[in-house]
Amino acid sequence: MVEDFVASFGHTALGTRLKRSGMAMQAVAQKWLQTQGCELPSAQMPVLAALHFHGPRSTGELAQMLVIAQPGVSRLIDQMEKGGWVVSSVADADRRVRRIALSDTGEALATRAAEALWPVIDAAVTELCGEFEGSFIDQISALEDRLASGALEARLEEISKAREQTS
Amino acid sequence: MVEDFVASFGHTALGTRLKRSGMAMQAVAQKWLQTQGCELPSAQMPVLAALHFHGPRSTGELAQMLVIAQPGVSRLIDQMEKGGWVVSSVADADRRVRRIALSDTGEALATRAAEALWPVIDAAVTELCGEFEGSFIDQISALEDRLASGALEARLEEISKAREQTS
DNA sequence: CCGATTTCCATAACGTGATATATATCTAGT
DNA sequence: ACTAGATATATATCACGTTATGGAAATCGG
Repeated sequence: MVEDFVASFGHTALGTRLKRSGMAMQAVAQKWLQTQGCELPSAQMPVLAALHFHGPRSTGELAQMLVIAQPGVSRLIDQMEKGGWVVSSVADADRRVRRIALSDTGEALATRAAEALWPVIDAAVTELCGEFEGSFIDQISALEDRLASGALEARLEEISKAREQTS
Repeated sequence: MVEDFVASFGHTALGTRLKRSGMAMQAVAQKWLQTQGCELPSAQMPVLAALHFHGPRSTGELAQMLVIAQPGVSRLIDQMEKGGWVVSSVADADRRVRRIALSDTGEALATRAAEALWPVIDAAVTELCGEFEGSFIDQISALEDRLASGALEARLEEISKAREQTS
């Protein structure tokens, strides 16, 4: 029996593999955070960190910073507000915008995480990747840049056209 | 304004970044496939490929091959059967197992994809990653292995313990 | 041979990403 | 000042992964 067909499928399924590995890492990190008494759902962690390091932000700004779609941020903020981690208010200048800030509870958790939790995750993941040739992080960054610039679409188009002509 | 806070967060958010990049790649691939007249949802593509290259399989075998949970396979097969891409039947030897095979339509699509679509994606993604130092695919494979073996949990535990003692 | 256990699959509930559309508000042009 | 368009957010719905749970079928032990 083939143990992992997707992995045997060359570069074609690389997207699936990246997604899968990313989810696995998140799951492990979240489980460990729970053992450390951190009950925040993993999806809300980036919001906590962003607000901690950069101060209050609007929904749209958070969406841009976290590179997730705006409705997702909207839902996250609702959940976090119910959980008591953030408080939101209508902005003075523009009543369409919602200004989101950490609550005292949220700030306390973020401070603790920044001191004692995130550094541990960072160190563990660094070790996990550290022995690879080159810098794995740099490669991911490069991949992100290329994807964002539409390089994959362009290559698909090129290669597709080239093959049509030879056939 | 910070453009991508997650990417600035070092290794802590690597899982999020991998997941995000993987999803982006899948989205690009799927969009291109659609322009080529391939309407199969991207999630169903690995099933199609697995059945094409390895022949009929059971639900459980597919889950193992594709490294997704069994209920996910169950739902995928239902969708693909409704779409006419696969046919399923009760196995002769064991009436609990469901034997899933490609339909004629499914086999035709798979054959065409194997000849004209997947190779293009493979080439495009290879080019996208080709210039990196080392082999990106090998690094992903190594990461997958380490994750599967519980290496991340172990490192978190270690580092966490070490930090407790020094504090 | 019968009852307990194991195996395979389906269903349900949930988490978290996406898109599409509606609503509220602001801004600019006449 | 009024209206048209742009912008910020909320809501609804879908896609696709997970875990938990239960039923049907096979297998194992006395």
